[in-house]
This record gives sequence, C-alpha cells and structure tokens, in this order.
Amino acid sequence: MGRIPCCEKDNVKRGQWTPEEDNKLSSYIAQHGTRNWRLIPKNAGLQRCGKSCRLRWTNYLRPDLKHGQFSDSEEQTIVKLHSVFGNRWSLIAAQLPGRTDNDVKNHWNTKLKKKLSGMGIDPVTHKPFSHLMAEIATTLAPPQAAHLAEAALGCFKDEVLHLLTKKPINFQGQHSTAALGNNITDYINCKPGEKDESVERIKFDISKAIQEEPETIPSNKPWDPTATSASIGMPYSVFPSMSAFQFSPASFSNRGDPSPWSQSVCTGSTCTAMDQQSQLHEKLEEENGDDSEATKEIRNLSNIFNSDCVMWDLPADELMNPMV
DNA sequence: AATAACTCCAACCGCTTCCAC
DNA sequence: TGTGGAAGCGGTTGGAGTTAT
Repeated sequence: MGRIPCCEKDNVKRGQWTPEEDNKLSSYIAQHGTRNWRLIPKNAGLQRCGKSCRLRWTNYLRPDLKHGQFSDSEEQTIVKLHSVFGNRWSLIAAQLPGRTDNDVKNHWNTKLKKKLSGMGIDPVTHKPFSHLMAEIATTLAPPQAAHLAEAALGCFKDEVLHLLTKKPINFQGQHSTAALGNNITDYINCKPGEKDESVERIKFDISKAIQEEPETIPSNKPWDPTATSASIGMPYSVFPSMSAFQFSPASFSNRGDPSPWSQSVCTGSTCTAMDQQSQLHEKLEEENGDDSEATKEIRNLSNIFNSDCVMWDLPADELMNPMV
C-alpha cells in the first residue's frame, strides 16, 4: 500500500549537508542542470535522496538566492500578500526575488507573526483582536455568541498573552472608546497576581456587549462612520511606511478574487461591510441631504477603501509575477 | 560556570498537483 | 481517460546557537 519511496531510505544520508556535499551537488548541477532529481544524487556521487538534493538546491545552493535579513519592504510585502493569500508561501515568495517559500514561511512563523500579535493584530485574519471579539459580540445572537466569544478568547489566548505580557503596546486611543481596549490596558498595567481577574473582566465585557443593543457597542470597524481613526486604534507604527495598512473588505468585493482564502475571509459581516456602508450612505443622504457633513465623511471613507493605498490593493504591475 | 529556556532555520514528511504515457 | 512517477507545496521537527536565570 502507499507510494513507492523516492529512494532507498536505508542507504541515504540524512541531516545537515557538509560543504563537500554542497560542492558535489553544485558542480553537478552547473554541468548537467536539474532534470530528473532521482538520478542527480546517484550521478553526483551523493548518498542523498533526490528530494533532499532538490530541497538543498532550491532552498540554499541556488546562486540567485538572497541570504541574510529580510528588509522592511520585504516584510511589508509578505504581510500584504499574506493578508490576501494566507499561507500560500510559494505564491508569496514568487514576489520576493531571491527568497524561497521556506525562507518566507520561516520568517513569518518566527518573526512576523509575533510582530503582528505584538501590534494587537490577529496574524490569521489581519484584524485587531479587539475588533474580532467585538465583532463576535455584535454579529451573533446570544446564547451562542457567549460560547463563541469564550471559545475565541481561548483560541487567541497565546496571542493575547504574548501581546499583554511581553510587549508594551500603544493602543492608540482604543482605551477611549472600547471597553475591551480598556480592560486590555488594565491587564498590561496590573500586577501578575491580578491577571486572572483581568481576563475575567475581558470575558465579562464580552458577555455584557452581547447583551447590549448592537448600536451601543463600539464597532471598531474602519468602515463604520461612527468610528474615528483614533477609535479604530490600529497601532501600525512597527511598519513606519504602512500608515495606510488597513484591512479592507473593499478589495475582495472589487477584485472578485475567487481564491479559497478570500472566500474564507470574505464571509460573515466583514464581507457585507461595503453593502452596509452604501446603505448607510443612502440613508444619510435621505435624512441629511447630499451635502451634509455626515454624507461627505462617508464618501471620504468610501474613497479610502477604493484607493490604492489600501493594504492589499497591490497594483498588478507592482507584482513580480502577476497572479491570475 | 552550569543549565534551562528560548529562538531560528535547515531539513524532513506526507499530501497534492502536474504531466507523460 | 486512467495511471504512475516526479515535482511542488505547506506543516512540522530537530538541533545548533543564543539568552536568561
């Protein structure tokens, strides 16, 4: 049963490559190219599996590879593309000359994920944790919402604890509007023995929010006209040039991206945000007339979402390998 | 100085996709 | 159209190096 192994496992060496092995592989490939990986180790005089040779070549020996630290702009590109494609490392790496999917994946797992968590952003959805929790509270009806909110708190436990205990975070005004932000600030400032109590308070606020009328809950949604830029509280200062680094459902609706990732992200309340926004726009026009301040503000928000500064609105010509 | 804890990344594993026949 | 082998891909692991206690 199962597949035939690509090589005799007993006769192949595993583990770290020696410089001598690297030389053998590099010089063989320089002469003969990379056709048929199964024959390469045999012909190059290596006791390695063909798969292992391929990996060593593509991830380390290839002359066009860039070794060393990722630059700020490379990190920005990874974050932007990850917000669109998720863990499609090869797709992301294709936009970074000299970087492999393994490089990108490792860098994401060891650095960028923590960086985003430290900024209060969920690295999976690219949304602020507080926004996710508030969204659970505002979009679901009790009693399911209570259980889901509890579960969500459990899911994000590690990220939240990392966020709260290791990194000093500037919630940029979140404290002034969001109850959850308030309690998170309390959590940061409280003594170690009081942390459990703070977690309980966060949970309590979630359940309280669930029981309140939706209108009374701070939405933390950037497309919500009642939420000012300060109340949205996106502390993106880690990437200085990413002031426009905002999550926006507009890109999904504008591009009609059929990828499973977009589809999975573009569900529930986030995907209907533009609909909600346009409905609100119409309603305000009816109530206040076309030139009222409120109507203008909504229009400005619409422009922001439709402009190129939105985080994952990468113009096609900016991509190394435009994706289809 | 010893060692425990943590970080990072190269390499491996197994599943999926591609392609020649 | 179906099949089998090769290549591609993403998740996971192991271990070397570094930092904290």
